[in-house]
Amino acid sequence: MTIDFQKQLNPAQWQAVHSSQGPLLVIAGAGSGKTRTIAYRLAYLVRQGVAPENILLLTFTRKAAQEMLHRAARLIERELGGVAGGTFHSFASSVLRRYAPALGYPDRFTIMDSPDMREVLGQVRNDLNLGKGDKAFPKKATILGLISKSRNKEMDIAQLLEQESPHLLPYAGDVQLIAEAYAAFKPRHGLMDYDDLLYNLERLLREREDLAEFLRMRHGHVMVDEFQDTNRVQARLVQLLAGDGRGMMVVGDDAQSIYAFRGAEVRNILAFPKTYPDTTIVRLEENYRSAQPILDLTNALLKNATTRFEKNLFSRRAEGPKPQLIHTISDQTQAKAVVDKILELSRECRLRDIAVLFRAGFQSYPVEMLLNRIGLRFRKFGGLKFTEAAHIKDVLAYLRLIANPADLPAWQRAVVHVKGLGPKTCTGFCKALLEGDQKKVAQVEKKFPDVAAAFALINDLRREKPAPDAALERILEFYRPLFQERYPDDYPRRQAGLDQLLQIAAGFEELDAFLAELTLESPEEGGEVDSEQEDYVVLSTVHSAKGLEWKSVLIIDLVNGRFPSRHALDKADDLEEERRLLYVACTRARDYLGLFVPSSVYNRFQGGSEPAMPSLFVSELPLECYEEWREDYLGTLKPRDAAKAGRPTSRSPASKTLPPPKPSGSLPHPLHAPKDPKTFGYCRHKIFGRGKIVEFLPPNRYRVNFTGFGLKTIMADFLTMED
DNA sequence: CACCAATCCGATTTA
DNA sequence: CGGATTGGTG
Repeated sequence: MTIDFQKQLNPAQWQAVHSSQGPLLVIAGAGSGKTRTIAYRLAYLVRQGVAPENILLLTFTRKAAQEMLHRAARLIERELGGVAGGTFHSFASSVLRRYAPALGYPDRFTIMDSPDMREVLGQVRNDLNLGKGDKAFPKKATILGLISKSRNKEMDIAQLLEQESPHLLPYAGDVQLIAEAYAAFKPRHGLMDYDDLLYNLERLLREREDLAEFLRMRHGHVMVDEFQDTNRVQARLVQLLAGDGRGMMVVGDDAQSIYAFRGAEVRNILAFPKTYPDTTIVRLEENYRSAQPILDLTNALLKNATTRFEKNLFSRRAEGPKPQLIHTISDQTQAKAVVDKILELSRECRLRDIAVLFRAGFQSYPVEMLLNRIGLRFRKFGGLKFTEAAHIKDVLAYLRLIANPADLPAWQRAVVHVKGLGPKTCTGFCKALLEGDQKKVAQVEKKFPDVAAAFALINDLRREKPAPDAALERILEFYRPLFQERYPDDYPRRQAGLDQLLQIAAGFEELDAFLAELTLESPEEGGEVDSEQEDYVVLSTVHSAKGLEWKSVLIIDLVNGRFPSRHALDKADDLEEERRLLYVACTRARDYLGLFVPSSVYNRFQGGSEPAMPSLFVSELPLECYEEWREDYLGTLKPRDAAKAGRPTSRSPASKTLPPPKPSGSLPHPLHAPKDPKTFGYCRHKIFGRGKIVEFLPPNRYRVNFTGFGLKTIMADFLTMED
């Protein structure tokens, strides 16, 4: 049997599968058969007599874990239900559920999603009376982002602001106060946010050595996928769970690190051999996915990275078509070109072999509209979440209150439809409940009979402890009249969502597990019903496309400000992450890669449309990497030279403002801080072009006035001197 | 004071 | 399409 395994794998993969002496680090390049290797290792371990219960498989999404387990099960013709698998967060949630009181929490806790977190943050900000009437005061989402990032990077708020958003420095004190109040609020109300799951698990494992030891015994084999995207606390958790590292395997690819924005540390993977000196390193570099021309392009993309990766993927696959670079006049005509391309490609394959990828959720709207118009089915990943739809949140709020009556955001949700009752009264009610102030509770109940009814139902259900689906049925009964009143025109459509929710609930025995699962791994709208037969084009953000692959991949909006995102334009590290993001996007393609560059994009200022420059990542690519097409003013695509001959390209704003061709790679002269302001001269920026330096901002930033872009503050290592 | 409706602005990426 | 903010009403 062992022989079979070896035969079906290449030597590196085989080593990754059977090596079991000590810590194992697998550097798995894009498309190098990583999923397959992990699946084989799972199968191999079980064949060697390891009990599935002894394996812990930590992945980035539940789907990834399931895929690996499914493949492994097929290999050895045996179910692997006993393997503990899932995301760090879901694993943490399942351990913490049993030990919440040890952490100073009520015996049950609720996991908040982003809207809940916003709600709570708004609450504490109001309590502190901060930010009222100050337009520049950071928004809730911004503050939450800062809190999370400061925790994940384990850095002061002030320090973080100094490094990343100096313009918010004046608010450092206020943000710090809010962060503290927010942190104190959560345990009081039995709430955890995503970060709490990780930090509380770490705290628990450190405080309860017996539990840590138990988990180490139980999970003798710890496997971690996408290790390059773990942050510091995750790395420490792995360390706590894996002990001396025997039986541990971590898998990742430094070139595919795309979660620095939430505190991921590539260092975790780079320094792994130092942390565990007896590490065996295996490199999977042979690519089984993409045709060579696609790899040529992705290799070129990485060649221009400032921190070089030792990556040179090679493919055994036969030659395929060159990637296409397609210039369109606007993002509107881009949508048309994309749909035309989908139709052309779909003559040869199923729709689900085709994916359209983009940087941010909203960028696919024009394509979605066109697809709807011509009646082509599609499915969008990484956009709005199923559980974030208003009606779903409504009913979930009641369920949450059964588990945790102190859940303030759930109360807010449950009573918004009660006339005359707003957030203030609700907060008061919740507080009264929490403090056991019966008088106040009765008072509110008397004034608002609807609240009394809801509360009675919740109390009944808490006493009766029905299964999740039964509880949901009761709640739906109660909710139905409100529901039909609230969504008079489209409640049939929303009903389908509620039915789907019931279906999911039926798969759970415990309410807490059901709720945790929904917040941690929200299902896709439409459900998984007969998804095998259904055919649809996939639309996805690049982040959500991680780990997946398609025969054909179309990437849209490859212009500066969109991809790379405008938020990354003046931060060197962020820009590098955008580059890796594009690398991830391109390496999803097996046979065909289409890169779409609109010459203008919609922008609500500037009266609709705004000229756009091709993404610097694309401009840097050697010409021989791709085949270039350009849309003419009649809307037809022509090979580039023909288009040029037909009409002068000067009409295209893109070609006019492009920075002059420059050898790719490192910047010629690093800019040094001039001692005398008078020596300020001109400089050049990769994206904004030439500009006049007007001010030096110690320690390492400049104010620069760029033609056409105005004043910008830029990091010094991002500029080159001009004579 | 607390709630509600209208309005305007503005859009990363995720567990 | 959402949210935050604002001004009007009970």
